[in-house]
Amino acid sequence: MKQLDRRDRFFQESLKLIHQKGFKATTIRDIADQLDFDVANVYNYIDSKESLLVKFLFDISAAFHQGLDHIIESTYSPQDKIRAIVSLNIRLTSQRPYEVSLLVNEWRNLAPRYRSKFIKEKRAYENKVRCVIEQGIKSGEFINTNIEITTYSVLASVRWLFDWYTDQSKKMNPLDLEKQLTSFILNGIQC
Amino acid sequence: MKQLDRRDRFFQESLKLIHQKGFKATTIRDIADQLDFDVANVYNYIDSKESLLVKFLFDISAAFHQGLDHIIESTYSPQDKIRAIVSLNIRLTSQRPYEVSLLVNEWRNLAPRYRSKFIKEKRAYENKVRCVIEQGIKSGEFINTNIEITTYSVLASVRWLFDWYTDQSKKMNPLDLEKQLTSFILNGIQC
DNA sequence: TCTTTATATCAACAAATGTTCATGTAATTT
DNA sequence: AAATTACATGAACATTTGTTGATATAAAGA
Repeated sequence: MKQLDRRDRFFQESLKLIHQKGFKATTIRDIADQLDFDVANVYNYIDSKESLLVKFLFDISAAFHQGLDHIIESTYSPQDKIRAIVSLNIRLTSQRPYEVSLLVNEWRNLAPRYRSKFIKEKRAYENKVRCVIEQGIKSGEFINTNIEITTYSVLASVRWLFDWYTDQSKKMNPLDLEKQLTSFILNGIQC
Repeated sequence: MKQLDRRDRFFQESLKLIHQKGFKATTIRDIADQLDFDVANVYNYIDSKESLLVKFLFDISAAFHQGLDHIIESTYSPQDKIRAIVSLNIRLTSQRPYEVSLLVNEWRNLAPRYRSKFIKEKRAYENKVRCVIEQGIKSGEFINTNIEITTYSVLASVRWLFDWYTDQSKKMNPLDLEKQLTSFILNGIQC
């Protein structure tokens, strides 16, 4: 029991450190210091520094894919799918803000092998969102504009959330947040 | 004359390398190799590795501030100011895509001294944009919602542009791009 | 032409960094 | 109680990395 606590704490603190300092700038010694134990002990929890990043990134990436797949397979209208995508992003980001932060900022630091794998997952995610938008255009719900720009815009509209949730000072009812973000994406800021 | 070519080439290639590999992952030896000269020669152009990042970041940051200040001091309506902000972002990002990439991705790698200075500039920029949105709400042009969320959303809507412009495969008429992005921010994707 | 400036090289250093080995102790499981 | 697993430590390693000093050549300006 206490072991699991130790283990959990190790990954939690490592994650927070990597979020704060960046993956490259976080050394094994930083992690050991933070947990107040010896450098070598770190390697009782992980095989290598990179495996830490790999674990965090592909875990959270899978969570996003899983959530998005449920939405896509649903019978929701494109409009409601967008709503659901916003909701998914808010939920995952509020629950696991530091991992989402790595997802946005640290994937560039993966070694080539994992990096290309990650980029494929990233592209796949973007393509799934693109499909939702295409559906909406075909059904006449969404404006008929350049799909790529629209996809980038929609994705960007939720990508900053980790900034909101890793900054303690900002709290807000998740449902209100969802309502406003969805409103922004669907209707913009103009009256 | 040839000296200036050399110098320009040094900064250009350094910038591209830092964009590609990230600042921490780019070593002085990487830069020297890329330019096909000795490691020590790098220090004929710069004082330290960090000064490279500092130069790039604060230069491009100043360009954004200068552009934004002109917009704010103008007599444009809030709506047209948003238009102009989109236009500014497209212009600067298309002209200096790699520097904008660093602006988004690499400022975290500044040493504390410069990092806090940079964050102040970043916050100042965000506040200026927030003011434009507040004006729009007061004048009744923009929806009366949570200003912070709206500001983040608007900023996010143009932040991905560097991704578009550092990927050669994507070309588009800047005026069309501006029109569509402005349309997204003002009216969203819904019909 | 002479002097200064820009560009280039070689060698070397001190510090930082990821990782391993051998070994020990505490906790869990059987 | 014994055996296995989890957690911990100290010392050491081979590389990598930013930086410097001494020095040489080519170009530009006086």
